[in-house]
Amino acid sequence: MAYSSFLDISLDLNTNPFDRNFPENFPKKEVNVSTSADLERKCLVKEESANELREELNRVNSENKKLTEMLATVWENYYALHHHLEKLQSRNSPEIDEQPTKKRKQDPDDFLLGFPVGLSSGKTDNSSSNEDHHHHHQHEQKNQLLPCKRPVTDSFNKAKVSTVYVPADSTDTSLTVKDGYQWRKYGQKVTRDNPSPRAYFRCSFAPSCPVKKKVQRSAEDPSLLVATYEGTHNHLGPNASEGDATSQVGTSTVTLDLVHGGHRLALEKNERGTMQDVLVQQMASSLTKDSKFTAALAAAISGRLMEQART
DNA sequence: CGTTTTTGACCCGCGC
DNA sequence: GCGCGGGTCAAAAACG
Repeated sequence: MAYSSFLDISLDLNTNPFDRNFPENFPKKEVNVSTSADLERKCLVKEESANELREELNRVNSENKKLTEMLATVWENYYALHHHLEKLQSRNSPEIDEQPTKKRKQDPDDFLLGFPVGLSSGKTDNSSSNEDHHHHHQHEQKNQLLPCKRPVTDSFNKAKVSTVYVPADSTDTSLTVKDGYQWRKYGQKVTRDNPSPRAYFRCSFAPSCPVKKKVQRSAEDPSLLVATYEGTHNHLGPNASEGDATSQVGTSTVTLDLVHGGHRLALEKNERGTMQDVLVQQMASSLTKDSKFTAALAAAISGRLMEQART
């Protein structure tokens, strides 16, 4: 998908355009002293253009502020929704009976950092593992029972297993789910109630990283891949060159690539912090998936650009 | 030549 | 105890 990029706009949401890069925004022209009238005219022109630039800067500044507010609102909504979802999940979880069954030996090092729930949110179009078909539920339940003893019904820690649904070309037989991490396949099995095989992956950082994942095409909807993650990465995610639904810790760059009608817009925001960071990433990727939002944003920005080009 | 994938064998828990 | 099924191992093959 090599879209040519006609436009590349970086929107700095940490709005303060006056403190950096500012001098470069003004055209620094070498002014040769000539006649005083000439000089006066040049000064006037310069002042005019400076005023124009200042106006534009103010416009961009207020636009940045608006976008920031918008982002904050979206964040709030997202957070509320996320919170609600967690509540619902924790309310449902006691129904999943907690048998102390353990099929196989446990992972030697049991990292209980809690898997970012939202891994699902970024990658999928319908990512709610709750409202799922019966068949799946049974299947997953069986799978999810194996690694966790599930001592209490809390929703945030010890949630080692998460499921991700990824839309995939039904002709594509490679059971790969791009999530930014690197995996090594260690097995493949044909399972009973699903015509397509299940692939088993370990994080390439194994054995130091205990994370495993299983990928299998959904039995009901062959256009969906079901990825089941077990455990938590104990290392930084790789720079997510092939996916952006990772849970990276620390400084990160969230890149929203909005491809719309040949216009490619990049929105970058640097942020520090872990939970915030993850949330921002999740939000970014969900927004990216939202065609309405991307279309609206692209239209708004390109409209603004056209308007500015005209003036 | 080192790394990854493939694939049949093996292991283990579970139900009968 | 036995068979079934899911998960893992590991030798061989494939790959870069």
